[in-house]
Amino acid sequence: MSEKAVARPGGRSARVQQAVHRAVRELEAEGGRGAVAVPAIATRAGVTPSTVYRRWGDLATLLADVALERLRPDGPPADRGGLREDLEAWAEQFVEELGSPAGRLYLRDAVGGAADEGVAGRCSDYAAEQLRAIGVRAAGRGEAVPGVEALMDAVVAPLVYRILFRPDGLSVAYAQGLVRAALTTD
Amino acid sequence: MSEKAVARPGGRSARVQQAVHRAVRELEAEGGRGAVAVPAIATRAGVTPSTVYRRWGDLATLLADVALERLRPDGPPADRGGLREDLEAWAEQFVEELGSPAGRLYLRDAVGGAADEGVAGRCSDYAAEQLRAIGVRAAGRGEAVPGVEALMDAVVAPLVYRILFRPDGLSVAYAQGLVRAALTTD
DNA sequence: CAGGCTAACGCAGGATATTCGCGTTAGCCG
DNA sequence: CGGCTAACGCGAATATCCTGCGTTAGCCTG
Repeated sequence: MSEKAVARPGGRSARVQQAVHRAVRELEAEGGRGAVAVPAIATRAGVTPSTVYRRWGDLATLLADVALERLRPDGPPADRGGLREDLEAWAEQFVEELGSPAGRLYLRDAVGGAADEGVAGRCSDYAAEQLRAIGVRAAGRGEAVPGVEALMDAVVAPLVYRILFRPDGLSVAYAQGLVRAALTTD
Repeated sequence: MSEKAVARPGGRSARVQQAVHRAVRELEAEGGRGAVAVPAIATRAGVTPSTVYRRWGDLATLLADVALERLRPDGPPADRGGLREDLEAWAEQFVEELGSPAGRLYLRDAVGGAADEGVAGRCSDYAAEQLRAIGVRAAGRGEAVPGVEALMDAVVAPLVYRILFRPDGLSVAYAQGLVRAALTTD
C-alpha cells in the first residue's frame, strides 16, 4: 500500500527509503532529469539497484513517490484574517511552488506514477485538506464559505490545468482572479 | 485525419510514422501498456529500433505523439441547436472519451511527453478550438456567449483535473452541471 | 536478554532496452 | 537522368531492468 506507513518505521526500511528519496532529489538538482536513473540513484543511496526495483517497481513509481513528498503541505495554511485573503495567499503560494518548471515536473511525476495510481489522488487530497482548513477557520469567524468541491473546481482545477497544459497563461494575478470569481459566484 | 507535417509528406518518412503509430495502437490494444516497448513496436512496424529512437527520442515522446493523434477532434462539434445543448453534448462526449481508463492513459501520455513539451499545449488547443467553434455558432444565432478562456476554466479544467487526479468523481451529470454553472454565472 | 521468525536486502547472472558509428537507400530537385 | 540529403538499416557496445537464491537486520515471544 502506502510507502508512507512502512512495516518497521525505525528500521532499515525507513533508512533505505530516506536515502533513496534523498538521492533522487540530489541527482535531479545536480544533473536534471537526465541524471535520474535507477542505477545512479542506488549507488548514491548506498544500496543495490535490485532493492529499488523491488520496493518501487520502476522509476516512474519512485518519482511519483518522491513528488508526493514534495507536494505535501508543510503545515496548516497561512491565516491572514479573512476567507478571501487566506484563499488568495494559498493560491499564490500554489502558483509559485508549482508554476515553476521544477514544480511542473513534480506534478507530472505525480500523475505519471503507473503502478501506484493513488499518488495523484493523495496529491489532490492535500489540496482539498488545505482548502477545508481555510473554510473551517472562516466559518468559525462567521463567514459564509463555499464548499470544498466548488473551490476545487473553481480554483485548483484551473491552476493545475494551466500548469500542466498551458504553462504560459499562469500568474499570481490570474490565481487571485480565480479566487475572487469563486467567492462572488456563490 | 490530416497527418503531421513532415519534411517529405508523401515519402518514406510518412510511411514509417504511420506504421509506427499503428504498431503502438495495436500493441496497446492487444497486450496493454506492458506490451508497448520500442523493440516490439519497431518489429511490428517493420523498422529497426534505432529508427524509432532517432525519430522520437524515447518511448514517452512517441506515446505523447500517438496520444495527440487520438485526442485530435474528428470534426466540428455537434450542432444541437443551442449553446447550452452544444456545450452539454461536447462535455458529454469529452467525459465518455477521456473518462475511461484508456482515455485517461492518453491524457497522461500527452502530459508525460518529456522532450516534446508542446504536445500538451496542442492538446489544449484542440479543446479551445472546439469551444470557439461552438461559441461562434451560438453568436451567429444571436446568443450571448462566454469567452473561450472562461469555458476552459469552468468546464475543461475541472473535467481534466478529475480525470487525472480523481477518476472516481466523474460523470456525465457532473459535466453537465459544470456547463450550466458556466452559463449562469456569466 | 536469548533465540526464532520474517521482511527486506545484497549479489550475481541473464534478459531486455538504449545508444552510436557507418554504410546504404529513397525520393526530391535541378 | 544524375546528384544530393535526410532518413533508414545493420551491428556492436553500453546501459538498464529483472529474477533467483542465500544472507541479514530487527521485531517478537518467552
